[in-house]
Amino acid sequence: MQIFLNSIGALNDETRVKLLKFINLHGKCCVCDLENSFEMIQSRLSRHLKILKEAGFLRVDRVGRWAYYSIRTPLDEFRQSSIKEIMTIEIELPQIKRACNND
Amino acid sequence: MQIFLNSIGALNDETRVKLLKFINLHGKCCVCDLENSFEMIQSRLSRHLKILKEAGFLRVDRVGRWAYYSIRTPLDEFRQSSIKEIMTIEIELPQIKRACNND
DNA sequence: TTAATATATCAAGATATCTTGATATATTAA
DNA sequence: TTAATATATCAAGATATCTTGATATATTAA
Repeated sequence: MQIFLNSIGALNDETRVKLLKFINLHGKCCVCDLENSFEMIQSRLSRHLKILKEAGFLRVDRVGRWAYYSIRTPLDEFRQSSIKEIMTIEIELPQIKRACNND
Repeated sequence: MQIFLNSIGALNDETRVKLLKFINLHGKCCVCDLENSFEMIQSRLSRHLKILKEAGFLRVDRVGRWAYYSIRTPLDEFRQSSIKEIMTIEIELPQIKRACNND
């Protein structure tokens, strides 16, 4: 039950839904890419990414001082269908701005 | 987006997840059935049922002074998969106590 | 070493959601 | 009509979640 509520809770926020869709669309992003694309303060971003990670939607790969977030695979059926649903919703996403000259 | 968040928000509560599973398991229930089964104060129940209804998971049929809540059909794919997921979760549900001598 | 950069964490105020108890409304039985 | 019953709604306090700004930590470049 707590695992389910944790996943649901992670989806229960507009910012996180946008982040999930954005990362699913563009693939691996580092925090500063997201910071620039969304024009969002870094502590806020970090918090939401952590929530999505701990809910099992995202993974992090650390390379040097960068943290790259991407969709975790494999995803169980429910998380998959959640992301599928999110991809079909009309959401205004920002243009991607790869900020760190690093990829 | 708001529709999605509304659905997600409705699922983001232990009481409502239990109610959904219970109603899906036992079919149509009136509020006093749920009140007795869950030993839950009526205003609280009423509130949660309303939230589930407005999020598209439940329907109400009024008969006399009773309100019968049941799973809405047809459900779109995401709501279906949510309920399917809920049915697989381990949740302690109360025994059903049909309270109103009415069915 | 020291400084700069990327990211994480924490405290505090703002906002949303939950629970309870009181009350309103609608329906039916007397 | 009046009373009883089933349900809905509302106000107020309790709790959870969000945002921001400040600070901590880790890594790399100088």
